[in-house]
Parts: sequence; C-alpha cells; structure tokens
Amino acid sequence: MSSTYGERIPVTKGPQCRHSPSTSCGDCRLSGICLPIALQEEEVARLEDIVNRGKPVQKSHTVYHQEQEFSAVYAVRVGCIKTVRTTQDGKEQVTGFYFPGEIFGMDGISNNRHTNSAIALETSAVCEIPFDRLQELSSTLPSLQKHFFQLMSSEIAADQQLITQLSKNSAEERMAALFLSVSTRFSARNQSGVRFRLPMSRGDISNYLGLTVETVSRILSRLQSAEIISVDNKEVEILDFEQLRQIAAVA
Amino acid sequence: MSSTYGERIPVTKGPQCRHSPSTSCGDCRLSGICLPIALQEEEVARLEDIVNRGKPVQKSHTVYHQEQEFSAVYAVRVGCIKTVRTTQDGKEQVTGFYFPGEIFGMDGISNNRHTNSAIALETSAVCEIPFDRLQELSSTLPSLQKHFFQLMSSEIAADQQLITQLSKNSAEERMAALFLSVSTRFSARNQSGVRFRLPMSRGDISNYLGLTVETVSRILSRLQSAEIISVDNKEVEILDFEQLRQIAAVA
DNA sequence: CGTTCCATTGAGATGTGTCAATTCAAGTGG
DNA sequence: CCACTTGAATTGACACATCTCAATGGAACG
Repeated sequence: MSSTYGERIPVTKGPQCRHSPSTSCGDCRLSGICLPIALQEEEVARLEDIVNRGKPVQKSHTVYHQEQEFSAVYAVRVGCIKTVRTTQDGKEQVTGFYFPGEIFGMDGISNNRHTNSAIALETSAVCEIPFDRLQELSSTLPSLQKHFFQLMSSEIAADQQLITQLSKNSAEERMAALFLSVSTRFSARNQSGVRFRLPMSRGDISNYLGLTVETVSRILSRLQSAEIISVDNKEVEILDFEQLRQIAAVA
Repeated sequence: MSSTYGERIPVTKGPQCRHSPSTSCGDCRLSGICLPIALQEEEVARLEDIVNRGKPVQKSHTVYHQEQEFSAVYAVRVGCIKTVRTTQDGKEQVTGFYFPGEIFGMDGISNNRHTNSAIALETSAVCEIPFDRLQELSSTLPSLQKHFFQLMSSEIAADQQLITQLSKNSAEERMAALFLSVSTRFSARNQSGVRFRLPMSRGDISNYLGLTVETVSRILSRLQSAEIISVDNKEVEILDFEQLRQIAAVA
C-alpha cells in the first residue's frame, strides 16, 4: 500500500474512450480502475446488466444520506464525491474523497443503513450497483466476489492510513500527503498529476485532515513561499515533488 | 451503529458453555458474536471444517506480521489482540483492540499482504480461518458471504468512528468513549461491564487514541478525582456511567 | 455591482506534548 | 526471601503547534 492515503484501488490504466454517460462498463475508460481486471468479457456483460449507469448529481447534492437505507454501492464516473459522517452531537467528519473510477458507499453494508452521507463536490455522475444483485452475482463469479472483498479491504487500509495521519503527523505532513494522493489519482486517469484543480474547498480539506481552515490556509502559504507548490485558489501546481514527499514522510 | 467505537459486530448472546480450546464453533459460547446468526446447523458444520481452532498465542507474541503474506482471518477466542501499523518512517499506530468473539486480520485482503501486525496483549487463543477456503465456502453459502461483507463493513465503520474521534474530540472525550466501548464489549460476553481489567497498557491506549501516556495518565487521574471512574493500575471500575456518556458526547 | 461565501492573515489563547523526576510493580538472581 | 534491576505509571513545569477570535481581501453569482 502506498503511504499517501486515499488510494483505495490498485490502478491499471484502461483504454481511452468517449465521455458519454451511457458508455458501457466494457467500454468505459475507467474500467481498469473500478472493475476487476480479472473479469472475463462475458462476466463484465453480466455485471453491466445490474449497473445503473451515469446517474447525474449536481454540486452539493447527495447521492445518499446518512441513516438512509443501504441498497447499493457506487462508482464515480465523472466529478468528485465526498463522504461525511455526522455524530450524534452534531460534529461532521469528512471521511473520504472519491475520484472517477473509485467505489464508495460500502459503509452501509453492516447494518443496512448508511453511516455517511455522500455529497458531490462538483457536478458529477455515478454508477449505481444494487447490492443485493451484486451479492447474487458474486456467488456465481468468484473473481467478482474476490474483487469486492478486496475493495472493502482497500477502504479499511485507506481509513487506517488516515487514522495514522491524524494520530501521528503534523498539519504540514498531512497536507503534503493529501496533495501527493490527489496527484497520484489524477495521474492514474491520464490527467496531469502536476497541475490540477482541487474539487474540494479548504473547509473540506481541513475537516478531512482534522485541522481548521486557517491552519490549512497558512500551510498552503508556507508551502508556496518555500516554492514546493503553487496555489491559486483551487488551482494547484506541484513544483517540487521530492520535497513534498520528504515532508509527507513517505520516502 | 453505536457511537462508542470499536464495536465491530452486532452482538447476540450465545449459550454458556465450557472454556475448552477445542470447543467447536457450534458449541462455542462466543458463537453469537463471531458467527452469523443466520447460519444453519449444517452450514456451521461446514464452516467448522475449515477453521483451525484455538491456536494459543503468548503475551506480546504476534499472530501475523505486517508485510507478511495474507492467508487467513482470525477470531479471538480468549484474551485480547491489538493490531499495529508501522509507517515507513517508523511511526507505530495501534489501529484496533479485539476481544473474544471479534474478527481481525481483514486488512490484508486487498493486496495479499497484511498492513498491520497483530499482537497478543495477554495470553490468548485465536481461531484461524483460511481465507481462500472461506471464499469458496462463501460462494455456496450466501448468508456466510453476506456475513463477511458485513464484518468488513463493520470494520470500516469502526475505523471511521476512530477517525472522527481523533479529528474532532478532546483527549477526555476519546478516553471516555474508549472506556464505554470496552465496558460494552465485556458486557456482551456476560462479564461485568462495571468492573474489569484492561488488557492493554497506557502506552497502547495513548497510541490508539493519538495521545501521549502522560496525557492518558492525567486524564485517568482527573476522571478519578471527579469520581467518574476508579482506577488501580489496570483494574477499572466505572462509578458514573451517566457522566461518562456525557463526556464521551455520545448521548 | 452589491451580496455572500470562501480564503487569507494576524494576534493571542490553550490543550496537549516534551522533558524530567519520582513512585510503583514485577521479575530475577544471589 | 530479600535486594536489585527494569519497565510502567504518575506527576510537575514548561514549550509549542494548532485553535480561536477578529479583520480584511477576493471570487462567484444573481
């Protein structure tokens, strides 16, 4: 497992293709990320049958609400989704950011209710995979079953990485690690990992990393004066990967 | 999901029975905790076939090491197990405590290597469940497949609860929540949830909660002077559940 | 072209960490 | 069975990273 957090899925690049929301799984250029590599063509077809493809979600709208009954897991096709947990005393915790090809919503399986809300950070599209049908299909497709065990295990590993960051790393280290993670995930989709636009606000970042917006802002300024990154609102350019990695204590 | 963390599994009390390490799953008094309630007798028998029962582990010995190849998940029969993640730069993070009836080791599934080490906090016994055979069996027993999806999802939920605690709660709140969680888990096994012996050291607690031993010690003293709990080394008695719940911000 | 929300920056407060000393508990070997 | 050693836990004094509060600046949007 890489030591930047948030990379939930071993990534292999899929073939390029058009952006249409109705693209089938077999043709989707994200298939290398979200689908088990191991699946046969015929198996992909069976999976496709149960997937509701490309449901659009407007910015700041939810895919599902916390406490809502769990019925499906989701794959991001376009955009970016955050998951947020609200505690009984009203505190909110951002528990993850999900980029195209990544799967979210697996928290709800244990008690049939979602323990998070999923909210679009920008206009997005998600594929819905009804879980009961996925379970049935998994019984007859061992490689699919295995893939979902692996997906959930990746989520556990990612969460534990965040736990470690929150528990043991400084604000600067956490931010460096987050930037590296986001960069890696852009690269995985053949987009620039050097220059990119952050889909999330400072508030989302600070909440996720257990900091305040002010601290996030100050650290961005610091990293900028050190010429490690360049930030203009949500546009980020990484100027010095080596130093960033060193700060993230990842090397 | 309860709002104290660490409770990974919905608990139902099983019938009382003897303590022998060779007790079969069907007879084990923990079966209500670690087994799917839904399994039929005949199905339990098939699961039993693949389980290596009651392997003993001495205090501070490991069940598996981080980086070691993943081959099985484990259930605690006797004692207590902690899982620990070591980062590349040598920091250690305790990611969980596991009590009798609870399952651990699911982190390793995604890349076939464990991302944690599992270490016994006291002389313990664990049941080993080879994962490849569990996968096979799951394909033919839908309720078992579902149970393992749920188990992994519980682990995710527990990890996210810890994330929230680390990110949003004070040292005192984290400790109160931990005591409540431990208490609940003792109760689930028909042991006293009021007076119990902590299996873990101050160091383990502080590490898990993202604090220092000194802070843990000070907070214990504070909770003791406030007559909320009484502590004598590892012996704990909860004197005022109501206040403890209030502190944990769980109510 | 105001209104509103988001981001930045500063100054001061504080919870928790660090360092250090002491006590306590548990073994171990003489 | 008693020093002796060793590691764990407690307590105090002080430091510092990050938070809080407050003011300003900038971007987005109707």
